[in-house]
Amino acid sequence: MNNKKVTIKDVAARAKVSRASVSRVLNDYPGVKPELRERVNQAMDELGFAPNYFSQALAKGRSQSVGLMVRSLGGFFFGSIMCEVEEVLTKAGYQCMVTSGHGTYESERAAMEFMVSRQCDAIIVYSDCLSDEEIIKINQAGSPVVLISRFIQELDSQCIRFDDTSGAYQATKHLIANGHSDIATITGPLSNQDARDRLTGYRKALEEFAIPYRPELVLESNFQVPGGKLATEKLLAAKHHFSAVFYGNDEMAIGGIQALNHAGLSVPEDVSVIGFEDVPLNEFLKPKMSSMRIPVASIGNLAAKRALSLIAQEELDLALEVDVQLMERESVKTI
Amino acid sequence: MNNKKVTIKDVAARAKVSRASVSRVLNDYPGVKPELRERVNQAMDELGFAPNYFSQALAKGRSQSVGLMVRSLGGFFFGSIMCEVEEVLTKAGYQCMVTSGHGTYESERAAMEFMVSRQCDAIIVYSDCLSDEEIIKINQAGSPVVLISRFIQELDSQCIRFDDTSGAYQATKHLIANGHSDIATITGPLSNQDARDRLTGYRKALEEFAIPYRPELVLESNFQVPGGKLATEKLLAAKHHFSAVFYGNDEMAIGGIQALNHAGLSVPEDVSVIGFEDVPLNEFLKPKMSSMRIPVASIGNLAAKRALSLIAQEELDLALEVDVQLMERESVKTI
DNA sequence: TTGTACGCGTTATCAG
DNA sequence: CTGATAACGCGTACAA
Repeated sequence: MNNKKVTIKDVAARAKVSRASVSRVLNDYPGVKPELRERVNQAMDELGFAPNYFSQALAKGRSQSVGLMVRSLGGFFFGSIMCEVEEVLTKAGYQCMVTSGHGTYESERAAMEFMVSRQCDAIIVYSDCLSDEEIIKINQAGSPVVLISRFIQELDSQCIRFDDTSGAYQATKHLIANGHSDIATITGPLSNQDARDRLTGYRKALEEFAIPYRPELVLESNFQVPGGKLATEKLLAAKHHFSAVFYGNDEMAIGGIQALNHAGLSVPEDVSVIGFEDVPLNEFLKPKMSSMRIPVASIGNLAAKRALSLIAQEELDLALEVDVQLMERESVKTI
Repeated sequence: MNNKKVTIKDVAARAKVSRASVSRVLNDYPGVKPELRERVNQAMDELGFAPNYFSQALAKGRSQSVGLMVRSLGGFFFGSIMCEVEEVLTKAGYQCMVTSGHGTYESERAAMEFMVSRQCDAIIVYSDCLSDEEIIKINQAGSPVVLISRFIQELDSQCIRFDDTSGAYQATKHLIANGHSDIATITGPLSNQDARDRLTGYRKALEEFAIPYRPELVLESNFQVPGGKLATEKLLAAKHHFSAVFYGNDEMAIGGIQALNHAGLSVPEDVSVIGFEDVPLNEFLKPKMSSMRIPVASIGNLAAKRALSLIAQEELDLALEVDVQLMERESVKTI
């Protein structure tokens, strides 16, 4: 194949100007004679010229791209965030490079190194494992970082927050308000910050209403449907009484409901269930599942906007905290 | 911040060798004296040197990364593919750069240009809108392309295929085998190839069993839950009789079931439903939904492996076609 | 307004 | 086995 990459030099020759001039029209510099500009443009078209990205990046030290690290490339939560981030970024002329941290330290570290090495003009991060220091260091090293669902004092204005703890607290309180006191909870992997926070919120609510915390009613799972099912089966097998369960996310709740049904228990008649995150599907389940809504789209939107403002080095006057909200539906019964 | 990026030059000075030698140990070239190698490595460590990615890419014309274009960053189908592709790629020392084609021509074109400009060593593509010619051209221009769910004769060995048409045919046939003949279908956007193929399969089955094709029983929707609901409501409003509906994917089927229920119809007693793709959730719905399973993980796996083999320029002796499989559950009733 | 010449950080070629 | 030095393709002070 005729793989003679056409370069700025070829264009210059064709248009009978210097390479510098070509570069100028390429980056539309102010003072260039229209006539010359026209000639160069024409030459570009005729030769089918496209600037070499690496050369550009190397020469000016910016990549016109922002990185996005999520925990997983699959699933509703991160899927929604990716969609939103990608949309506003592309609209702004930036490209979005997505990587997965897999929730492990090595992976997160590698992903960050990757994005830094590509000189992402900014990096949006959902990190479970990286230390504050590491993140701060990266931020200072030239790639401004936007944190999702994590707060670091020094990076105050670069953190998009929503309160897992408070959300879990509200969820549990909702259960309590409906007369429940034997409340179980299935958490995500406690190595994840969000899972821990949600557990904390659960405990806080219990505490506030003077309900003793019973470790036998809390099981750790993995934020996924089959995991939720398994954990619920274990819970059932243990034969401790409970009238409600708060699931660390909706996926697990869905699995849990199935396990409950299998055991001949129906929701919400026999046991009440509340989830977390509020996947769109909740509306379509039977019974419709109550959950805490995390405004994922807003989060993605804010994160991307903040990244952009960081690049432009302008202040952004936006509230960086979003609220989680109780969505009452049919899976919680008053007793 | 002390942003003096340390370069190969600094390392060379520190180790008292030439830049060329540093480069050699960096790319572990065969003939380098261990003693010198050691000295350079030490200098690198002391200086905290990390090679500049753009320089490397510029100099050697390869980027050590492969691109992946999907239709959407969200949703189960593409989420699973992304996960799988990313996993095998990272394991092989490649980085994966994900972009979204949004199912529109402009977007797909831009995404491809992006990946080409980054000199992806290979590109994995799920494309709805690009023409065969465009794809072939990109493939020849130096970035080998792997197609997912699309067949182009000239790129025969680079197409990971599964048969949408045959899958839809099987699904419809399954309905027919269960005694149904008034079968509606809700399709995805017919601008998408897969949606069209699934419709074709539906028609083929009808034809085979001499059931007349009734346009009033086919509605176009958008592959999403609310869309499926809406379309089903329209179908209901039209008052044509049907005893079963084949949904172009599970998401729409889930929305559809809700609409059915709202209208006082229960599944499968009053109307049978079958979906497509087989999201893991199907197991957990009530009733458990029958569907055609597309082995998404295998697809991602194959695509990535093929991309790798293309880069290495070695033949890959793998079957590039995967089967979709009927998962019979509870949403189809024999009448 | 336009051209010259050098720098960006690496790799590749070719002597030595 | 190692060291100069020329690419790689583009941006940009500086000069004209």
